[in-house]
Amino acid sequence: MSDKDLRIRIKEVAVEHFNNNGYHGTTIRNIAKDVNCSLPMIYYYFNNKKELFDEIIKKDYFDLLKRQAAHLKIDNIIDFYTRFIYELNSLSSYDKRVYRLGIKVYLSFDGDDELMEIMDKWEKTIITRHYQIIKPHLKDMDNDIVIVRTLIHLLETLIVSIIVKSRFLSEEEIREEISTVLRGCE
Amino acid sequence: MSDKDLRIRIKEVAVEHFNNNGYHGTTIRNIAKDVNCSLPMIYYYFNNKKELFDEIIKKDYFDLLKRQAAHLKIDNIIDFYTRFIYELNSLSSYDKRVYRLGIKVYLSFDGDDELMEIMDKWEKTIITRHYQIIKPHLKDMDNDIVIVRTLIHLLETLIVSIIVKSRFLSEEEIREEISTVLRGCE
DNA sequence: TTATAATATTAACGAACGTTAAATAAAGGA
DNA sequence: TCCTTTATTTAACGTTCGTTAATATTATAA
Repeated sequence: MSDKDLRIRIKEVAVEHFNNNGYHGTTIRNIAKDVNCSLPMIYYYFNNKKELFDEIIKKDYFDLLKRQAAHLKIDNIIDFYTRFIYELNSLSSYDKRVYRLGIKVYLSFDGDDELMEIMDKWEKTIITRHYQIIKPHLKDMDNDIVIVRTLIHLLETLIVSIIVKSRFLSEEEIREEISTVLRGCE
Repeated sequence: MSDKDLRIRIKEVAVEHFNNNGYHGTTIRNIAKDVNCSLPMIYYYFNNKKELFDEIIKKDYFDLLKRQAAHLKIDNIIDFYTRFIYELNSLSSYDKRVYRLGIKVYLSFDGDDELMEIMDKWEKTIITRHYQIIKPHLKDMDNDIVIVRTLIHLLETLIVSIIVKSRFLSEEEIREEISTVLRGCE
């Protein structure tokens, strides 16, 4: 019917609906209407509503996180985190929606227990990974653990600002806030 | 039927269901079942599902925010914010659920446009109020605006940790992180 | 060209939803 | 006591939901 693969278009519309109306507020009929296909076509490509939701989180969301974490090189630590956050601004609108939906599940505002458990596991790897990134760049302070924890907390809010609240953050204001926490470090 | 006012018990159960399952995932029947009353009793005390949801946000949530903001005295600025966050730990479970639901609406993960607009207005008063609290305690630094913004961002994440993720944060770790951002200030 | 597989649609199923009408029970003042 | 108000229930309404059966169309390969 269209040039774009129907399966992909279904997911694009689905992630928008799940974001705007939540899992229970999203109906297969409304997705089909916006995709401009008949209702059973959703069931042709996805077994049921839940598997459609799960594929977006389990596949697309975690793929996005891995992609995002992989492609950055570390030289200056402030530059590193500034770019890490700043580049969220220029994610595709599909990726932003997937990210937003993932955060929603992460905060257990949507999804089920199984998905939340997966999120918890990932969160733990994030913390240790960031710790290994930051630690060598800190002068041996006695409170380095606190600085790392504070930075991670700041990063979380910046991510929420861009992804969840759809705000644009300039490279400068990101750098300023990260520098405030890392003040005194290399 | 019970010693506690039925209307209050309905709201207690409702806020739990709205939190766990979202607005659309919550059903009047399930609320009635957990309250142990018949279904139409919900409609005896509340006009409809939406007004039940709205009362929790418009009344209980904003009452909670005002209560929380009003009762603290400012002496030392780090003490002030440490207590401000730490006392979230000891909110009643009902207040915590109301707070969580409010954050859900604030992040536009639930609720409707009208409620989000109310949230946006409140957010703006929060920022200027915090600015006035902090500013006199800052030595005249050229980057005081950045520090205030960074602190507010940190506070947001701490609130989310306690209220949304249901984590307990000790007074010490709260103070450490706030001090990290306010490092160098009185 | 024709058989087979992939893609799509129409129509309908039972279940669950929000909501309400009508009737009953309990409470409180006259 | 009786009457009026408040509190509560049973039963049902119309609608929408997720899902599927049955059928049609289109593409593909022999």
